[in-house]
Amino acid sequence: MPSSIPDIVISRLPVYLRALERLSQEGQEVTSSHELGKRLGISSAQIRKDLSHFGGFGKQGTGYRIAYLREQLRQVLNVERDWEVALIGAGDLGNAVARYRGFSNRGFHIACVFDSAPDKVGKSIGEFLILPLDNLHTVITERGIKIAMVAVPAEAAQSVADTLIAAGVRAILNYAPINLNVPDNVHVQYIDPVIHLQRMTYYLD
Amino acid sequence: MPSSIPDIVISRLPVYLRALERLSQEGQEVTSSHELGKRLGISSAQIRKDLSHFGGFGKQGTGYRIAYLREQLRQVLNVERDWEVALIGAGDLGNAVARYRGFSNRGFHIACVFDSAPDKVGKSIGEFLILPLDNLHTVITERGIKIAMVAVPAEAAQSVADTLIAAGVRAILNYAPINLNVPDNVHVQYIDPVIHLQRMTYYLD
DNA sequence: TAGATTGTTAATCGATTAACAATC
DNA sequence: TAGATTGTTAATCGATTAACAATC
Repeated sequence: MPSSIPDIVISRLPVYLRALERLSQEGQEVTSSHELGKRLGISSAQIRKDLSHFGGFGKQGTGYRIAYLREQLRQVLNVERDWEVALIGAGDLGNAVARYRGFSNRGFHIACVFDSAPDKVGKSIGEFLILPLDNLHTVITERGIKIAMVAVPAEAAQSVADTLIAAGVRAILNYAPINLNVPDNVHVQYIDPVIHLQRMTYYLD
Repeated sequence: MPSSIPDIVISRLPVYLRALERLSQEGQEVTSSHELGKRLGISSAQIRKDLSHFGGFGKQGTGYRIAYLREQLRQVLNVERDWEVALIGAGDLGNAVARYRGFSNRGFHIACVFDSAPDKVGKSIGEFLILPLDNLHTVITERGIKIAMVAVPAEAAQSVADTLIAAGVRAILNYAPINLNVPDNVHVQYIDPVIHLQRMTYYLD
């Protein structure tokens, strides 16, 4: 039986996990679907329903033990291990991503950085040596890297994605402002700040 | 009658707009719901349905004139004008956002940058002078700024959001890894790369 | 015990898809 | 004309919510 759990449920779990980590950090030990829902602007029923796809993590009358639920969600999401992530593009955007401090302790770390520009190759971003795109296939295959972040210009993104997929990458976080066409077994997520801004201006006068 | 158009429809329009701008850049003048859907991985029926909420933009038999549809979507999304955006936070993340070249020509530009750290205030990020948080209310009120991007640590984000809202901001793009509680008339969008990565690891082995 | 909260079922609500007449 | 594609209606599908028995 292939996972029959709706995509949209999976997409909410990381948000729950983040909230639990925050609560935990604030020193709280137990929470309820009601409290969590209030924090997240989601109904308590939806939270209980989502969680119930994976088992009964709570106790009637008392709610959820935060540490326990957090561990369970980490397992479900497959982020108990630490994933190596390749970063493609060492321009302004790639630089920012490479320097971002928020990956550690949440299941990810950057393993290598690539760029096509000969004048960038050999230089460093922080702790990372910039490698030439020609090495991409070899490095990614040898290290068995499955996740990549794409921070190249829109024009180059599809071709970079194709190369990544050929090298075995199965998950792409795309910062380039363009839609990628990928096979069914490859997952793509998009980050484009302008898209997010444009989703709000509709409601402004 | 208040807008009865579903949120989820609005959220797809910027993606359509981006695709149209790309097609236009590639020199194409006409497209169809079928072609657009194939590019975006969306059914043609959904695209036609979404667009039909706002009027008939196409022609039977021939499809949509790209330049025309693009203009119409810009009008619908309210991005024909250029919006001033305030940026709060001049750390690593704020720096990256301030230097991001992707805002121009898509309806937005950064108007001012704030930080609470006294040693940062008065310095510059690129073309922007960093202003003290104490000036936030005054500057935002006087300039009538309605949109802000928050790039401060998680601990500070809620309080910054409250201040922004008190100053009249109605749309917040939040880069801090935390959920914000805001009134109903304020819109929030979130960018947290780790959330996006965690949405994909579930599907990896 | 009384109060609280879960997990789950059934009902409701809303979104997507299929299909096709209209028409370019 | 014949072929293509829209805009829209109705059917399907799926997600959210309400409600409550179970139970801590």
